[in-house]
Amino acid sequence: MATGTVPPGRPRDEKVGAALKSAALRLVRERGYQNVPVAAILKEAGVARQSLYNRWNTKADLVMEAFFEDAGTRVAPPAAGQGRSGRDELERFLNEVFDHLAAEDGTLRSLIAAAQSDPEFCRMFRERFVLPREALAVAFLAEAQRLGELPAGRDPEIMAAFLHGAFWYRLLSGQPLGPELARAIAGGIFGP
Amino acid sequence: MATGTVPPGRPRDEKVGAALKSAALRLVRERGYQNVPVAAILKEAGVARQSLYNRWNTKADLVMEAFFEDAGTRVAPPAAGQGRSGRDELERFLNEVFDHLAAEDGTLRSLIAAAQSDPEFCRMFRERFVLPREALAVAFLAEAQRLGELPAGRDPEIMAAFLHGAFWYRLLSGQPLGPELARAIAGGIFGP
DNA sequence: GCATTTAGTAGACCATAGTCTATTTACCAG
DNA sequence: CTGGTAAATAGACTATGGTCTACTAAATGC
Repeated sequence: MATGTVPPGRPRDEKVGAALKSAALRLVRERGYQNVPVAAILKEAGVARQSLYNRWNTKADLVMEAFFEDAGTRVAPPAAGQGRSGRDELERFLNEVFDHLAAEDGTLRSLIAAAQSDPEFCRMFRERFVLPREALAVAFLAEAQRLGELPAGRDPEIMAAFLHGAFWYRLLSGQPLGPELARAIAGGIFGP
Repeated sequence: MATGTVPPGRPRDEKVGAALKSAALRLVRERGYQNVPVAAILKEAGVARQSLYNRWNTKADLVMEAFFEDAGTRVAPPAAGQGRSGRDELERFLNEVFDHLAAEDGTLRSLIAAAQSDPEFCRMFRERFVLPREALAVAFLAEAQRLGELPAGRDPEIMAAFLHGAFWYRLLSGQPLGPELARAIAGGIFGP
């Protein structure tokens, strides 16, 4: 199997990549994506420039990996039929997501921006961030439909796009994400 | 009135700004936002660097103004109660918008990206692009509601956010905008 | 030990957005 | 005509993302 094969040459030092990710994450959280030059990450990680570009193509690539690796599962996904109504469950979920995004303060916006000028980055962003979250939402909506909380005629896929789109739209056009929006979205999906 | 007062000093040459906007628009359409250095715009316009930064703060500012000034009214806004059903009218409108965006090939994406790192630009983008379009959609949905095509309980504001959000979301996560999406969105808003 | 291969380091280098300085030009008030 | 003010031009300068080159270090196979 592939695990037995060892590539020739000096092996990568795992600590180098780890130091880069951790430095990037810390600095970006402290100062914001735009205010962290690559040089600062390198200095903080104590690593040479080339070591970054051996592993990632751009600063945005590095930050995305650091960000998503860390983000792991900070927010409990919505689950239908757990005592709460689907509507309330969706509202809870959105409020948690909004809190999380507020704490990241612009990191996600920066990454979405970076994705607009780099197709490969955009693809990765979609695979690692967009699609998993969309799948969760679709599953939740389909389950709510099965439980009769949502009219059967609705298309869960497009409802999921409405859901995510509505808050991306607010986020990217510089509007605050707050409880009112969570309530409005939940109401718009499940009916008032 | 204020029109009588003339500011001191040499007056701005209207041709300079016009040349910049027209050069920016043409080059960005030809080559894409990322592939047009500021120097190229300056050379094409036959104008000095400072003349650009006298008028706009960034390249994105200039391109946005050129873009929106030109975009004017390329797409007929949706109008309820004109023979077509609200659903069909919305689908038509979305298809026109998507065609227009396809022709611009990434300009809007670039501008949204630029807005993420510049609050002032973001504000202007919101005022000059987002809000007018949102207002049109809200008016259309409210009218459809008045005509009984849309249940009275729905909130036109959040429906408009769903509508725009859904295609921003697709656009920014690198998915194609096509007739299927227009149909799905129209179906999601008006019911299948 | 020696050759080969790839990782890591150091630092020069390039392209580009945006700032700053010096000089000239166009308009107004007196 | 002169002085003041701001626009236009030319071009140096800075900051930064990303590339390239030269050298050193750590692994493998002989």
